[in-house]
Amino acid sequence: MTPKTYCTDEKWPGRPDCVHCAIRSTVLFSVLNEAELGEVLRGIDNRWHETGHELYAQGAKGEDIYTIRAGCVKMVHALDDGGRRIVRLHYRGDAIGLQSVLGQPNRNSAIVMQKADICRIPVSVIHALKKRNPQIYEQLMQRWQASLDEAESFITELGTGHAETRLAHLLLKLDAHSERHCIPNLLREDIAAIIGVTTETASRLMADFRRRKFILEKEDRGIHCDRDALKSLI
Amino acid sequence: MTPKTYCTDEKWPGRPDCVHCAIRSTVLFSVLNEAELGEVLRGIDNRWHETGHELYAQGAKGEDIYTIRAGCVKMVHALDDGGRRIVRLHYRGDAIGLQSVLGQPNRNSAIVMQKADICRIPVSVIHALKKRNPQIYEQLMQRWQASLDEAESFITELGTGHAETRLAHLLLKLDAHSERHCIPNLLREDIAAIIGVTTETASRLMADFRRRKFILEKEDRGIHCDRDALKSLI
DNA sequence: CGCTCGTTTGACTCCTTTCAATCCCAGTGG
DNA sequence: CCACTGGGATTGAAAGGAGTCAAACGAGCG
Repeated sequence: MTPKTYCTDEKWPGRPDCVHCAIRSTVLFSVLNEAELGEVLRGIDNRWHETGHELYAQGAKGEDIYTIRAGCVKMVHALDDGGRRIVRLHYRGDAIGLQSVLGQPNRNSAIVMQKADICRIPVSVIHALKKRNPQIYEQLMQRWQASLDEAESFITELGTGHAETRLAHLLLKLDAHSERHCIPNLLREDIAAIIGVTTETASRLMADFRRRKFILEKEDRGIHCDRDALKSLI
Repeated sequence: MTPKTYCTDEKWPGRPDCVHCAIRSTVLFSVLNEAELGEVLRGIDNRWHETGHELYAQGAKGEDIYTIRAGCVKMVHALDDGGRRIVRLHYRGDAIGLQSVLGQPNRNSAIVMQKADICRIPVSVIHALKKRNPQIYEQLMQRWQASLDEAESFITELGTGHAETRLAHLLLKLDAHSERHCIPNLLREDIAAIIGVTTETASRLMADFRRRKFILEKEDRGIHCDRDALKSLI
């Protein structure tokens, strides 16, 4: 096995995606000595995860936070009646699992929705860093606020109005976070859990959007949106 | 005018309600000297506000955060189409306006829903404190997570299922946060903006709940809930 | 090829909205 | 003291959107 390189190392292959990382700037300006720095970075794990992979489960207590370098993660909340709602989506640059920093159990399960490149950072690393580098708090607060904004947009944009309008909002949101304006072809069940309708309604709407040419399904299972058409529905 | 007393002062009349304050424990263990402490506390303002009072407006940049000592505050989001949704409710012990700490504009308007006792704390005080007392960050993160939990419960409990179920959830939530199990008699328009239905539907449901004796309206404009009956609807 | 799993579609039901009218109560002014 | 008035609450009737239940369809896979 080749010697492991870390995100602060120039030679690390994934370096360019570190730009949005919650702890990177902190680590860069670290006052830690070399031994401490190595100890911190050793705990960090970076890898790709396939669609469907569960990063953590609702109800459990997490020991890590996660930074998303690419891809998309859904926050799924299981309901008492057996149903489920997706309460947030997270994309490149977001940090999830922050409740673990406070020692609180996970309110939702975090599941990869689109193949994702993710850094796992032990909470102990955060605690170690914050003693010497209080600026990590600023990063954490930014991420907390971003999660709050996303959750609120799920209420105002994806939880309000007719089903058709909500779906248009969802597609535009995904498009805005996508690269090359190619969004993943979601499961109808996920769409339903996001905009709060039944799977059948989600399917009907998507089929309808396709017929009206608001969306174009590509060979590679991606979707291209007619943004202007979708905006006209809102 | 009698000399102003502060929340750290034993003689301050509102002292008992400080227990949940975001900055109180921080100030108590302050490493600030007396002059600095006085400077910090001078900026803090505490007073009662009537129902309908707007603490801050959507779109504006705030200079303060607010700690709720009693009462209830609604976070109102105005929609493009002229409608409005209430995305969160905040009660005793909550801190709101945290986005101002990050210099971000308000995503919502904060409006008093039930006569409330509120401390206004300038962001400059937070910035001054955090240099010397990093433990204030822990308090802020706790409050951010609490806001996130509340927003998510609006999606999962108040934004999912039939209107009747949602209203039951809302009443139970208000009841849990109320003292002596007496909740305020909300405007039908507010109920509608919370559970995402029309004002008429909210009115119909409330009238129906009253007839079925799930709620009892008291002389003093308060409401008493039959919690078991409401729980059976969920 | 037969299976499974997800998608699509149909028919019917039911809940919620829409548009309107009426009611109720508190505050106002004659 | 009582009619007047305005804002919120209530109620009705009709229309429409989403849910429910069920069946057919299609792609991927052992």
